[in-house]
Amino acid sequence: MVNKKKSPFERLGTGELELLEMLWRDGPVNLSEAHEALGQPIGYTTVQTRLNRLVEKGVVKKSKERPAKYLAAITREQVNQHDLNLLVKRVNEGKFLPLVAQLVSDRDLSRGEIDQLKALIAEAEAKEKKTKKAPKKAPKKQGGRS
Amino acid sequence: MVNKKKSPFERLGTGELELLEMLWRDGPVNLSEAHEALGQPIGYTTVQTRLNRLVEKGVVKKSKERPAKYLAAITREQVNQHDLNLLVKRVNEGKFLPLVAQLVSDRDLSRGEIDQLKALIAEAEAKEKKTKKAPKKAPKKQGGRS
DNA sequence: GCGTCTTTACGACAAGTGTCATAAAACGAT
DNA sequence: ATCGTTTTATGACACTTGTCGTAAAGACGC
Repeated sequence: MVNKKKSPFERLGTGELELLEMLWRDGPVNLSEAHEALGQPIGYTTVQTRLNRLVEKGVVKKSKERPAKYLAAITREQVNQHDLNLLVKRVNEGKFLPLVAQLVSDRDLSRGEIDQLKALIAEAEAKEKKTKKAPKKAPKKQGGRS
Repeated sequence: MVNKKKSPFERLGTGELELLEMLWRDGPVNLSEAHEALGQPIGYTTVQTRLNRLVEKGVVKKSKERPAKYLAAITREQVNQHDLNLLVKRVNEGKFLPLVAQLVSDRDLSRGEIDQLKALIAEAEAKEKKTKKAPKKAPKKQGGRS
């Protein structure tokens, strides 16, 4: 493998994400609740095994109480940020514009979304102005824009 | 497995993406070229096996010529779009704003990037206006913000 | 045709993941 | 304490993926 276990979560598969999703959504749950929450076409012990393996992996915590409760040990934000960055890295040498472009061209934005987007840009713009010659620790690559 | 996929790519792992990356980058290549291109301390037949499995999966094509050439059967864009949509779906009930927010807040945008972003928004805005059904007389503005 | 180098085809093995069945443990009611 | 239910612990099996080793097939120089 090219991948060495470096970060706590590395790259979770869709199945694992499915469980994490459930935990984020339904908070700390015991096994039967988890089983319920996942809908039915899946065995009880299957959920048990998968959840336990996630615990071994460190992305899920299991309490010591009697009916043990499982809860996510990592946040949705961490995972999203992780995956997002991987994606950005993959796309165009780290350029994220193409990614955003695809994102917006791929769906019809509503008035509200457009407004929020504008707000986002305005914010970034403000920061850019302020940062224009401030010392940043992350040395940017020259060669500029995408 | 949860995946009863019959679709072309479904969800490629990092290792598979690594090969695809190579194919996209170095065009149609034969096995030895592929092995070269991957540089890494990886066995020749390992590349062979992995590539062939990708062929069986349908994401890579193999020509019939003598030294067979391998070439990607799916585009980088398709994969990106696929992954991106999965990500969006996962994030916030399919809302993509939070995702973009994270994206922009996560890095310092350059002047150029901000401008391009604005262009993107303007485009989306134009589309939104055009797509609007306008059931009654053209409303200057529809109510307040959201 | 022969020997040699390259290209392919196959088969193997380990780790990771999804799916369960069984069985042992702990609990609660009687 | 005993029975029935719930919770846990284990062990299994199949499939995927990364990693190779062997060896048959082709191609090439002489």
